[in-house]
Amino acid sequence: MFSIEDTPLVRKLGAFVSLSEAELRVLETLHKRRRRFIAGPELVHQGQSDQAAYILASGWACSFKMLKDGGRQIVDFQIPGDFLGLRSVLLHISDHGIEPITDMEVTEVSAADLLVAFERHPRLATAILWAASRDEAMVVEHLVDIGRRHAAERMAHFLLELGARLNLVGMGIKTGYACPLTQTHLADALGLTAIHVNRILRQLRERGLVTFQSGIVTFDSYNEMVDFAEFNPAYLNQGGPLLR
Amino acid sequence: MFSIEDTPLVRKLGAFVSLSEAELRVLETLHKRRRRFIAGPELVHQGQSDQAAYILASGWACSFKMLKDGGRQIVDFQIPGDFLGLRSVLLHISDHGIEPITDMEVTEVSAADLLVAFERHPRLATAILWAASRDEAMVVEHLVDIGRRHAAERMAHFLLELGARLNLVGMGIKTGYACPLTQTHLADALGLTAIHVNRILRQLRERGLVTFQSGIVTFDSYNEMVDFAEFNPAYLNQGGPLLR
DNA sequence: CGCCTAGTTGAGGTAAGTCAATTCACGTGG
DNA sequence: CCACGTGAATTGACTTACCTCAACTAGGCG
Repeated sequence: MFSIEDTPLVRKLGAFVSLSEAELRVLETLHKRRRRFIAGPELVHQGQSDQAAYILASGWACSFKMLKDGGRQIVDFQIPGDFLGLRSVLLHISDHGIEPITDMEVTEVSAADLLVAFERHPRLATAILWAASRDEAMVVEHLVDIGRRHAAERMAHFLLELGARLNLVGMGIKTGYACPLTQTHLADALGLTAIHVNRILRQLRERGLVTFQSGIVTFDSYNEMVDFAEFNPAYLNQGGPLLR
Repeated sequence: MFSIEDTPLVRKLGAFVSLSEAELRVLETLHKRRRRFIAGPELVHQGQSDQAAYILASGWACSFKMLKDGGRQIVDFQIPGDFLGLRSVLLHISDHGIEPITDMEVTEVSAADLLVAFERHPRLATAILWAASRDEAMVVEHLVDIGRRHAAERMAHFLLELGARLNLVGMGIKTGYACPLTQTHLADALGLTAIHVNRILRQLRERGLVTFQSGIVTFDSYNEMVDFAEFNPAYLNQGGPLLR
């Protein structure tokens, strides 16, 4: 497969559909503005609907929901190549917030452009549908994590999934990866408290499974981890393009 | 909006996109076979990939994931008009099981036909993308439920969401609805044990919020329920078609 | 009648939460 | 250079929401 450009979006959609020259050119025009955000303050506020989605070019982000009592549930983390706020744009509701975890760079994709592109190039719609389905599969796996796994398995599964995703975009190796998340991020994602996250991480480290210290995740015993967490990455990567 | 037929699929997609005559005709041809399943034994086994998705015409089903230790996480429930196994078909993986909760009737939609329809009628792809996004929004809300709400709020939120969904397809009224789920179903969906579900239901009943007995859910105090569960149905229904 | 499944209730255990104190890393300004 | 402040990580003591085990009831159906 050859590509006239190698943007995160092209790489992502190319995994699902073999893109033609014409389709690649359309994708090129979709990348309107390039924007930067600094870590920390939230980018999109809950309830505020937005007319554009983003594709993450560099950095990490997370999308979350807040509750009245101050609790926060992180729905998922975005790494380079992932969509930000696609669902919000499609459904015209932004019912979640987005936080840049690190400084990050995004390219903006307007909702209107996307819909026009769909009309002219149906395969792009199919590709996006696939990408959205993969995202949903991750949320589903996340749901199983929180609903039916104990804290340690939950953490192990989460760290493995993140590693596998980073691998797919060339940001990790089998033995570990750099990870800018705080224990509070982990807690809000896994439905735990930061304190308990700390204890669980120590437990996993002492068991010789995985070490997460000073921003580095190291798999001390990858195979045992996979076994312990019942991790099956089938939902993350399908071999080649599903549509030729 | 007029329709040459009023199937669950047409009703569902019509909520997102105003369908043309030509598009309606294509949808008609998509409904291949009509099949029936009886309650109980599971329909699609975990790991077994299938070449067709279904649209539920009547009855209830649920999709779930099993864990090695025998635990089960129900991901969502399907009521008439909902897709069954769409994600599996798109991603060519069936990583979850499906259980008919009641006897049910479905219409089959083959993966190949769907992809062809997308090529010829891009708006259909857009419509399905929207429907899939709505499903994802429900899973996200489910995630928040399990991750950050206590058992009672979780249950209240779940019963309200289900009520709102049934309302949309004309199967419930504001004061309650018929519900064939067992306490075990509720437990597996909400990440609890059946025993605890029982206690929580009693608690909600004694607080005068909601009564779930012998297959009937009755909202004893709808507004207080909504407040108690922080229920906001914005993600379920968007006013009219998003694409004209 | 007897069996089976779903629901109900009690007693006691445990995973995870809460509250509180301490340490550590890192910037920033005096 | 050092004092200081701030946010993250760490650890301990105690509480609690939910689980486990176990017994019992109620309804449906051959």
